[in-house]
Amino acid sequence: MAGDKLFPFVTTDVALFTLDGDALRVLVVKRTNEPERGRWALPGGALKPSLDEDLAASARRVLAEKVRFDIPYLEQVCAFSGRDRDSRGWSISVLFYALLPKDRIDAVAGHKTEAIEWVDPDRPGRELAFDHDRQLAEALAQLRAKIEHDALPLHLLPDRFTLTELQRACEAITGEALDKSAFRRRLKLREGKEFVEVPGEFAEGAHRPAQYYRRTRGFRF
Amino acid sequence: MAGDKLFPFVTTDVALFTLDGDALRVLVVKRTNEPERGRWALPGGALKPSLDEDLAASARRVLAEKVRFDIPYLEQVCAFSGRDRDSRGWSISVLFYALLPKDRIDAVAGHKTEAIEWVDPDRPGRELAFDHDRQLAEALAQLRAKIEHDALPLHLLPDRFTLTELQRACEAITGEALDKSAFRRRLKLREGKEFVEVPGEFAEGAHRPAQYYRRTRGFRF
DNA sequence: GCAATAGTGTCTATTAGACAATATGGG
DNA sequence: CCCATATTGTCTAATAGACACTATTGC
Repeated sequence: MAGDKLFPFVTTDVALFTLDGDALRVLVVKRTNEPERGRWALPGGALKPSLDEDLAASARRVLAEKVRFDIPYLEQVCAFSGRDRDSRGWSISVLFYALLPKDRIDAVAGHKTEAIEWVDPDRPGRELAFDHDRQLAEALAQLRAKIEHDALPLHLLPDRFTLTELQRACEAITGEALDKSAFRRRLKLREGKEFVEVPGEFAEGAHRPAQYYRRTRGFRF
Repeated sequence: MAGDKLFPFVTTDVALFTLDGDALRVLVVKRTNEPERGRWALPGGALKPSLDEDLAASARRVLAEKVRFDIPYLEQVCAFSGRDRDSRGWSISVLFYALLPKDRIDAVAGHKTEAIEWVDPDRPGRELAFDHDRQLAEALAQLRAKIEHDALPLHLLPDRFTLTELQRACEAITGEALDKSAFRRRLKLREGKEFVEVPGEFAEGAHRPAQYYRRTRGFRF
């Protein structure tokens, strides 16, 4: 058995966030294997040292089983550990969060044998397996902390987006309404560095067309 | 051998910070065991699932071998991992940082067979073993990021301290000079919550005595 | 014109930085 | 009194929030 005496059992789990319309959502999957079979959990899986370059690669590999899209953004949150969090014995789970552009939400699907669901990260609506409720809370807290200070949720948006879409994305993450004018004022400072106008391209719609923007190459949070 | 196929080799490392006078310092130890014997490194050691409740407990146990003082503050930074970072094979190191009050700096000593040193975390002055240069940089970055927004370095100070000492500690961490007036103005908002005046107690000295303060019970960063 | 959304301008209360002024000890 | 440090006050420029205003489309 795995987590007996000398070595702990190591897994990676991923909180994959996206936007469903204007609402922030996180992916949960129904477990098809023991332990905790049939319960909902964050996607995750055992580290395979023979396959994985490092923990981040392990998380990407696990995620690739669910998502047909090369996840652009993956960030480590922290490690959870202990004797009791997994019935298989002393274990470590290294948690990551990842961001999926809203127009790629369909790239996520379960296998025939497993169910997936996008849920409100503040109220998953079900008790998650293992310590995944805590994990989710921690991932969400870090995502929010990050956006406060140095980040923009550009990775949740399509390749072309309007400033209003960007504002909605920020509001979805923080859960608070933002003032349009103040928001745009702040954006002016970052414009050119992390994203730029796409000259002459505008969103179609029933009302005044909105200027399109795009991420710049080499953009980082 | 350890990190072969199925299970990685797991260690914890600790960046232990303190103040030497007004300067921020971090503990490095000379390794007495293979691999990398004789090189300087952050203190660390192998996880022992039979002894350790979780990773934080493991870090505390490792640290207790060097420090005769119950470390009040220990925080996880992140995990480092991969096939090549440790010659023993596929490994994970979970990094923590800890804060030692400046008046307890003498509680740290090596065994007869090992040397210790307090070094400037910005310029350790020697190349550290494994990936500990990167680890140290990351720990320092997180310490600085934390102090920016929600933290005060109260854990680096003795039980009683003056506001000037607190300011010096903040400056030591950020590396930047702070304005006295603005600093105290900000402190007024936190006073009572995280620390309080000790009425009638003043620092002795050649000049005007300074009011002593102390941490409040149950204070958290 | 009207509704709806995009985008800009303005006013004000708050804040942060710079720096001056005052207070209090030891010699 | 002088010096060094503690502590407080003041001035000002920058900022953030609230909200009003203008612009542009489809109908």
